[in-house]
Amino acid sequence: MENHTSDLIKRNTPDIETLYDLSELFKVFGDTTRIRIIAALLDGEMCVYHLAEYLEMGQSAISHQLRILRSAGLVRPRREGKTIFYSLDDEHIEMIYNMGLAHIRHKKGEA
Amino acid sequence: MENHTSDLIKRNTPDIETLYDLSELFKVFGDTTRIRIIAALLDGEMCVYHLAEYLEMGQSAISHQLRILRSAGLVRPRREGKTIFYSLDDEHIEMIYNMGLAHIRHKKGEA
DNA sequence: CCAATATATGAATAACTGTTCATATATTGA
DNA sequence: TCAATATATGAACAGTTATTCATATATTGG
Repeated sequence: MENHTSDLIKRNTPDIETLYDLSELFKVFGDTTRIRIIAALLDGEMCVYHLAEYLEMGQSAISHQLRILRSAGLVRPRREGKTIFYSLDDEHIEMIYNMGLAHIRHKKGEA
Repeated sequence: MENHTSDLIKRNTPDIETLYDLSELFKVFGDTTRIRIIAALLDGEMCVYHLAEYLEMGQSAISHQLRILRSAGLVRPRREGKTIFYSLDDEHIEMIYNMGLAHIRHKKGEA
């Protein structure tokens, strides 16, 4: 037992730090509330109050999750008077989301 | 405050149960050990012992994480004598992985 | 400036998660 | 069948996380 892999093709595996960042990114997607927020924002920007209403959750819970999404750079706030509208930060997010969705639909299809 | 979103385009948002499944999927990607296992398996199948050695972690910890990956359908075992080789289950996994990687590299690039 | 509204934040708590340790199961060779 | 090897599993523990509650901050209209 000397080789870890077939030694034919060697991909350059990201360093451990990058993989850590990657897991941190997916962690943000890995929560029901946050993924529901992301799904809601795919339709366009929404304010905190309406997100809370739409998801039938407390305003505080939504704010806390928005902060996590904001820190991760997935979501961006826009202030308009007292109201703050949140929107998705870039198109990558939708692609990751759709990729995940495709996977579970694929799995469900073959089950 | 009556409308949650601009009412121009309406995407059909997945039901809450699907979004739950989606978050569960991303949760599996959202752990350093598991993403490192996935990254390792992108190069081809590997046995538990070598994964543990490669990641410099205990065999038990790897086995536990492999069980989670297996339950999620991301990884598939193949027995060969005493040894069990694991490999990625399908190509979707690599796509999700690459999408995430592209995102953090994009973010790092603009930072 | 004051009251009302919208959002953010800190502390507390309950639930969950990942690792370790010990042990069980499974396979092979002798 | 027995010892050795490879992997899996259960319990326990420490660390993390999401929600709730109370309260703070920020903005606007009067």
